[in-house]
Amino acid sequence: MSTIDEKSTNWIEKVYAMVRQIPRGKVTNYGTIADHIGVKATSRMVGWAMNASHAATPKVPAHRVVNRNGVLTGKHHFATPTLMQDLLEAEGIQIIDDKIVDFKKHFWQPS
DNA sequence: TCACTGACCGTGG
DNA sequence: ACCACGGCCAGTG
Repeated sequence: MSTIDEKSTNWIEKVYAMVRQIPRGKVTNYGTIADHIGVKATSRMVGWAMNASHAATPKVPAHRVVNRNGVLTGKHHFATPTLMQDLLEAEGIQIIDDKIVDFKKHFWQPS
Protein backbone atom coordinates (compact mmCIF):
# COMPACT_ATOMS: atom_id res chain seq x y z
CA MET A 1 0.00 0.00 0.00
CA SER A 2 1.41 3.25 0.38
CA THR A 3 3.01 4.38 -2.75
CA ILE A 4 2.58 2.66 -5.97
CA ASP A 5 4.10 -0.51 -6.31
CA GLU A 6 6.75 -2.08 -7.83
CA LYS A 7 7.41 -5.20 -9.55
CA SER A 8 5.43 -7.64 -7.58
CA THR A 9 2.18 -8.62 -9.09
CA ASN A 10 3.58 -7.27 -12.31
CA TRP A 11 1.62 -9.75 -14.41
CA ILE A 12 -1.54 -8.52 -12.74
CA GLU A 13 -0.98 -5.03 -14.09
CA LYS A 14 -0.61 -6.53 -17.53
CA VAL A 15 -4.06 -7.98 -17.17
CA TYR A 16 -5.46 -4.58 -16.29
CA ALA A 17 -3.73 -2.97 -19.24
CA MET A 18 -5.09 -5.58 -21.61
CA VAL A 19 -8.64 -5.29 -20.36
CA ARG A 20 -8.46 -1.52 -20.70
CA GLN A 21 -7.41 -1.99 -24.30
CA ILE A 22 -10.66 -3.71 -25.09
CA PRO A 23 -12.71 -1.41 -27.37
CA ARG A 24 -16.30 -0.58 -26.56
CA GLY A 25 -18.81 -3.14 -27.75
CA LYS A 26 -16.27 -5.94 -27.60
CA VAL A 27 -15.56 -8.68 -25.11
CA THR A 28 -12.81 -11.18 -24.38
CA ASN A 29 -12.22 -14.19 -22.22
CA TYR A 30 -9.81 -14.99 -19.39
CA GLY A 31 -7.86 -17.65 -21.27
CA THR A 32 -6.96 -15.33 -24.12
CA ILE A 33 -5.69 -12.68 -21.76
CA ALA A 34 -3.63 -15.12 -19.74
CA ASP A 35 -2.29 -16.67 -22.90
CA HIS A 36 -1.33 -13.37 -24.43
CA ILE A 37 0.45 -12.31 -21.30
CA GLY A 38 2.55 -15.35 -21.94
CA VAL A 39 3.65 -15.67 -18.37
CA LYS A 40 2.94 -17.90 -15.51
CA ALA A 41 -0.67 -16.98 -15.29
CA THR A 42 -3.77 -18.94 -16.00
CA SER A 43 -7.39 -18.00 -16.38
CA ARG A 44 -7.93 -18.51 -12.69
CA MET A 45 -5.24 -15.99 -11.90
CA VAL A 46 -6.77 -13.48 -14.30
CA GLY A 47 -10.10 -13.79 -12.55
CA TRP A 48 -8.45 -13.35 -9.21
CA ALA A 49 -6.59 -10.29 -10.49
CA MET A 50 -9.89 -8.77 -11.55
CA ASN A 51 -11.15 -9.26 -8.08
CA ALA A 52 -8.73 -6.55 -7.05
CA SER A 53 -9.33 -4.56 -10.23
CA HIS A 54 -11.82 -2.42 -8.41
CA ALA A 55 -8.86 -0.83 -6.69
CA ALA A 56 -6.92 -0.38 -9.90
CA THR A 57 -6.63 3.00 -11.57
CA PRO A 58 -8.17 3.80 -13.82
CA LYS A 59 -11.04 1.48 -13.26
CA VAL A 60 -10.91 -1.71 -15.29
CA PRO A 61 -13.90 -2.58 -17.50
CA ALA A 62 -14.21 -6.06 -16.09
CA HIS A 63 -17.69 -6.24 -17.55
CA ARG A 64 -16.05 -6.82 -20.93
CA VAL A 65 -14.40 -9.96 -19.68
CA VAL A 66 -16.37 -13.17 -19.74
CA ASN A 67 -15.57 -16.85 -19.66
CA ARG A 68 -14.98 -19.14 -22.62
CA ASN A 69 -18.71 -19.86 -22.87
CA GLY A 70 -19.52 -16.18 -23.24
CA VAL A 71 -21.33 -16.33 -19.93
CA LEU A 72 -21.16 -13.46 -17.47
CA THR A 73 -19.51 -15.52 -14.78
CA GLY A 74 -18.25 -12.55 -12.80
CA LYS A 75 -21.48 -10.62 -12.85
CA HIS A 76 -22.10 -11.60 -9.28
CA HIS A 77 -18.95 -9.79 -8.25
CA PHE A 78 -20.10 -6.41 -9.52
CA ALA A 79 -21.87 -3.79 -7.46
CA THR A 80 -25.12 -5.34 -8.61
CA PRO A 81 -25.78 -8.71 -10.29
CA THR A 82 -27.31 -6.93 -13.23
CA LEU A 83 -24.72 -4.20 -13.64
CA MET A 84 -22.48 -6.27 -15.90
CA GLN A 85 -25.29 -7.24 -18.23
CA ASP A 86 -26.60 -3.70 -18.25
CA LEU A 87 -23.21 -2.28 -19.21
CA LEU A 88 -22.76 -4.76 -22.03
CA GLU A 89 -26.23 -4.10 -23.37
CA ALA A 90 -25.46 -0.40 -23.23
CA GLU A 91 -22.53 -1.07 -25.54
CA GLY A 92 -24.72 -2.78 -28.09
CA ILE A 93 -24.18 -6.35 -26.96
CA GLN A 94 -27.28 -8.48 -26.57
CA ILE A 95 -27.38 -10.86 -23.67
CA ILE A 96 -29.76 -13.71 -23.08
CA ASP A 97 -29.80 -15.82 -19.97
CA ASP A 98 -26.57 -14.16 -18.79
CA LYS A 99 -25.02 -15.33 -22.04
CA ILE A 100 -23.66 -13.10 -24.80
CA VAL A 101 -25.39 -13.50 -28.16
CA ASP A 102 -23.01 -14.01 -31.07
CA PHE A 103 -20.16 -14.10 -28.62
CA LYS A 104 -17.71 -14.90 -31.40
CA LYS A 105 -18.86 -11.84 -33.27
CA HIS A 106 -18.19 -9.56 -30.34
CA PHE A 107 -15.07 -11.46 -29.34
CA TRP A 108 -11.98 -9.28 -29.25
CA GLN A 109 -8.42 -10.49 -29.24
CA PRO A 110 -5.16 -8.59 -28.69
CA SER A 111 -2.92 -8.26 -31.70
C1' DT B 1 3.15 -22.22 9.05
C1' DC B 2 0.12 -25.17 6.12
C1' DA B 3 -3.79 -25.76 3.27
C1' DC B 4 -7.62 -24.22 0.53
C1' DT B 5 -9.95 -21.27 -2.45
C1' DG B 6 -10.76 -18.30 -6.53
C1' DA B 7 -14.42 -14.12 -12.15
C1' DC B 8 -11.12 -20.53 -15.77
C1' DC B 9 -9.45 -23.51 -19.60
C1' DG B 10 -7.54 -27.54 -21.86
C1' DT B 11 -6.84 -32.41 -22.24
C1' DG B 12 -7.57 -37.37 -21.21
C1' DG B 13 -10.45 -41.62 -20.48
C1' DA C 1 -20.66 -36.85 -25.90
C1' DC C 2 -19.77 -36.65 -20.62
C1' DC C 3 -16.82 -36.68 -16.31
C1' DA C 4 -12.49 -35.84 -13.87
C1' DC C 5 -7.99 -33.62 -13.09
C1' DG C 6 -4.06 -30.49 -13.46
C1' DG C 7 -2.07 -25.77 -13.65
C1' DC C 8 -0.65 -21.22 -11.89
C1' DC C 9 -0.36 -16.72 -8.14
C1' DA C 10 -1.81 -14.44 -4.22
C1' DG C 11 -4.64 -13.85 -0.17
C1' DT C 12 -7.09 -15.56 3.91
C1' DG C 13 -8.23 -18.75 8.00
